Amino acid sequence: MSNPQFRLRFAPSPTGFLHIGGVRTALFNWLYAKKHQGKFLLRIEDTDLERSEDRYTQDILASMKWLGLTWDEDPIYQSKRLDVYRVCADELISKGHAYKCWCSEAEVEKMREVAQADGKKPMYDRSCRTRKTPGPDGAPYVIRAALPLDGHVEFTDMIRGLIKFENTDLDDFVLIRSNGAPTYNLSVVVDDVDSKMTHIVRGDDHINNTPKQMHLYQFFNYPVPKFAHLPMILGADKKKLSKRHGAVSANVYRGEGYLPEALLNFLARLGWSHGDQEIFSIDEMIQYFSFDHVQKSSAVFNLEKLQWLNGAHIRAVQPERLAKIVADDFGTFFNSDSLKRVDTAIGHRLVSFHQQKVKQLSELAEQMVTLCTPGAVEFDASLIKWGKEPSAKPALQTAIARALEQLSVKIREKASVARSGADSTWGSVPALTDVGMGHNDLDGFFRQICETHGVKLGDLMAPMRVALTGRTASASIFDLVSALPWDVVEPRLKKLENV
RNA sequence: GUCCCCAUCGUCUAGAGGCCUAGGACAUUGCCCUUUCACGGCAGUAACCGGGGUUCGAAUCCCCGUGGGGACGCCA
Repeated sequence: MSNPQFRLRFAPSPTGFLHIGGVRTALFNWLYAKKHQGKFLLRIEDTDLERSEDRYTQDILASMKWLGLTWDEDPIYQSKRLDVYRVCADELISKGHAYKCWCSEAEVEKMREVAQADGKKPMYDRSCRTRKTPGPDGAPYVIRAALPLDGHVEFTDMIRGLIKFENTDLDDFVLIRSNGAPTYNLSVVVDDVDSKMTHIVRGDDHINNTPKQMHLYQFFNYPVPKFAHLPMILGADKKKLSKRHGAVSANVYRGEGYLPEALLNFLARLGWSHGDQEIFSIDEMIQYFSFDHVQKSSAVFNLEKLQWLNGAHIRAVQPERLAKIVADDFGTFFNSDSLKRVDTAIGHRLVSFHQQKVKQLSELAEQMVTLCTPGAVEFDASLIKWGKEPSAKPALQTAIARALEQLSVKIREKASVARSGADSTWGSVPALTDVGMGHNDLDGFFRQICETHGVKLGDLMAPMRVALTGRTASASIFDLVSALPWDVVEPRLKKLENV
């Protein structure tokens, strides 16, 4: 059973990709609805036929799904309800709350200039409101709201408290355009009334629309919903977030390897707080969310904090899930053979080693590519540093050769042992871990090797890392050497003997 | 121009009159851990926009400045 006292919605217009600011608006609506066992609806505001595009609608739906911001009833498309708005406008006319206006756009523009020159807000002068005779047959007209000429409207914003407007500062705004289409202020109210909204949570750029819409609610005899106006999200230059600031569409963050819960956590903390807590699960956000702790002032989007948070969330996720995300979202990084190896028992182990250190899943995917790709790894020989002294190289090479020999023996001795979690994608050769050599065993083994050959462990590991992973930073060498099948490890390390 | 909103470290924030010598987090600096990079641990630098009130007492309440943002469309 849902609570009918809490019905909220997210109402984007499909004139661009779903961006970060929209996601946060959606999130706060969603959290509040969930917290109170209410409903969260999605409404596509596509009344502007010129600028609305279906690909943007698809992007919004896909992004919302990826983020897990699920909606409860079928999405409402305003473009399918054009006749409803028209009927509502006619109803307002019959009740005396609206009127037809035949003034041209040029005339209205003049009126605005006159008003502004007079030290007032640019407004329509209401000349058609008192007009006795209708305009000429077939002449284009708009329908305007007939707002009160004195008094004031006020509402208590759930975030900002009392906000008050003088009716004399309000324009008789257009409800229906000359082409018959409704304007935003009409369609939102009609839809919010029809879908029985109780709370309106939106960006604070809508504060100025609120008094107009309140009059409309009253004209329709609908109890005015409660409002919460969220502060804006700013770029590093403290200007409204836009394309100039880099990635703003939610989908881009998926492509860069951010976890949906990390993005949501970050966005929630951008303007909302719960004491000193920084890391929240989705359930915790729902449990703790309240408008009492939403900030009034705008917030600067801080990518570094998002990255830190993403790393923290990555560390908390089951490797199996990360492997699936890597395979699904970063499949193009891999060839067909390597891709199959990602979501396997060995793949999961490799993921678990790396998830402790990466901040983005794209980094994880890159590491996985070299580890999962059968055969030799290409590396730049200049990356290899054979210790500090040039003379150390032969000793290190010898040490590695001896180590490989001894480990090969271990593998051969137990060649009959089936590799645990055997999966054909990795072949049938066991890994050291399958023959009882885990991280700690290899640690001891290599320390012994170093002692025997008079070399340093660090000097020994560095070349091995490059040969095995193609890079100078990776997970623990002991982990990788023990988890990867020996036919992957041995040839890669053997190359060091001839470098 | 008119209306509306906002104001604590570089950034996100805690703070509901005394618990504030203003706390936490990211970033940054130093140290420790260590097979690299990370992770983790410890320590450091760093803020109440200004001026008036109210009060025994103000980051917290009020007023005025100043600064930022938003809105003023037949866009949403």
